[in-house]
Amino acid sequence: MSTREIRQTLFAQFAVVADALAHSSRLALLELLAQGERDVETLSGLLGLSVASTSQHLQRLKHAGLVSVQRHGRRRIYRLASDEVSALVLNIGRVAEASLASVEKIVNQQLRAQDELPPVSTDELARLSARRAVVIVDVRPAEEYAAAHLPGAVNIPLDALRREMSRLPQDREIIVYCRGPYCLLALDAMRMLRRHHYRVRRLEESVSEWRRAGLPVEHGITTAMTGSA
Amino acid sequence: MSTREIRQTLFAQFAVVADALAHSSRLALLELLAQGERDVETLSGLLGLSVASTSQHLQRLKHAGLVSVQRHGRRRIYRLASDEVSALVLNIGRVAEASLASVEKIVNQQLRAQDELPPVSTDELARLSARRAVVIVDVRPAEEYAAAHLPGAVNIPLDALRREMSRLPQDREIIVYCRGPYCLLALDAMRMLRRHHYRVRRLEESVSEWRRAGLPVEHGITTAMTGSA
DNA sequence: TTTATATTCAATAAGTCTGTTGAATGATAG
DNA sequence: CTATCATTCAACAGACTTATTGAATATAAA
Repeated sequence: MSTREIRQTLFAQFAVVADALAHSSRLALLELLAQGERDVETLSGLLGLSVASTSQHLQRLKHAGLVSVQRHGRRRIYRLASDEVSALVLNIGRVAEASLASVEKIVNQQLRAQDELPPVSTDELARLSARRAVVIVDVRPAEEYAAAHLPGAVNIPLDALRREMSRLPQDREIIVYCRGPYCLLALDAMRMLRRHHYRVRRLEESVSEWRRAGLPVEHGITTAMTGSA
Repeated sequence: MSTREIRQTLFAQFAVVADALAHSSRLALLELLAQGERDVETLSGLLGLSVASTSQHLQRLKHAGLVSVQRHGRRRIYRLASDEVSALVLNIGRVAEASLASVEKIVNQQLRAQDELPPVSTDELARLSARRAVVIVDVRPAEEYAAAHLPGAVNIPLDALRREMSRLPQDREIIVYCRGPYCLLALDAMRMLRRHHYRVRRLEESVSEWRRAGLPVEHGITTAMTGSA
């Protein structure tokens, strides 16, 4: 096999992966699955796609080795094949943001315009947190929270927020965060809390950036509401 | 704009990037461009594609913001828009290798079977290099070598190898390396040197892995042949 | 000028991808 | 053992992609 043939074959396989990523619905599915495993119907509901279409996209993702399925009664539960996959989606996002002016525009105008208040940086949060001036809320699903979260953050997944909102104090500022710049959970949480007259801002970065900044993270489950647990 | 609409718009833009990556020839073009800027004809020759086809693929990549062009006489010189782009291609490769059994097979059978001798690990190379037992040859283009290279490595880009081969001693083992697991330059170099009766092995990893292992790297230009310059 | 050359453009035919149907599986519940 | 429900499958039309032509641009050399 010549170098050229090897290259061909190898890149043809890489293209299988890239092909699987090359559709907005499939990227959205991967982003949802990064938040936790889900069955077909739930996914189709969340994205507003037909069940058949959702199923077909999921099968394409599976064929490319990006997700795996497990039967559970008459449901099939899809999940990401590995964490590398969601890192890859983020990587594409970063390149798109750097390369396509249109993405930056959306990110700035839409994501950022939602905040009348500017998002909080890791630095600023570190200071606020040290003074116990704020309550930090991690709106990701429980498994992700358990894997790693900001010190003192309480976990209230978006699904549970309406129900558990009353646990949050009205007299301190709330800082919400989720998975990073393209994770829209924090935005939804912010909207919901503001409607109930909480003072809320959102952390701009994610746990991985927090960690990359050399700041400590916690593991496991915390239930206390007081701050640096 | 609702969260769902933002998601849609954002992921549609991400899909533009993924779409551009979703073809083996375009991935191969990016890999070549990662080695240095090139004009259309050269690229078409290296990949064995028609000029028209190459041009169209390059325009697609440009449209997705992954490469940029610059006119130079009647040629157009294409180059990667940023280093992020080649990181993204590597990222896809890593996911493909993890997710698709067929890729691992190719990597093992083809890339690795070329070596009758197993490739050298960073650890082993560090030992060999300390004893000045080997000559290390970096076969990447000069700019990449200048940016960072292994201590004591000489730079002989693949293009120049046939011409400059005589600078290499016949009585010491040669270790070649290039950009990482999917870089085929080192393989070509190894074949060529073996045809001329050199003892050659190839480093399994790349400069970035070397650095990640906590080992030192050198910058700038080295011309000496003796080892730890 | 005219000629050569590198690249792009435009048109085409063959192939691939998508979303939508409605029917087929296959597991559970009654 | 029948009904129900979640999912997949199969088939189709409409839209994109791709490689291949040969013609069109636009720069440089003669």
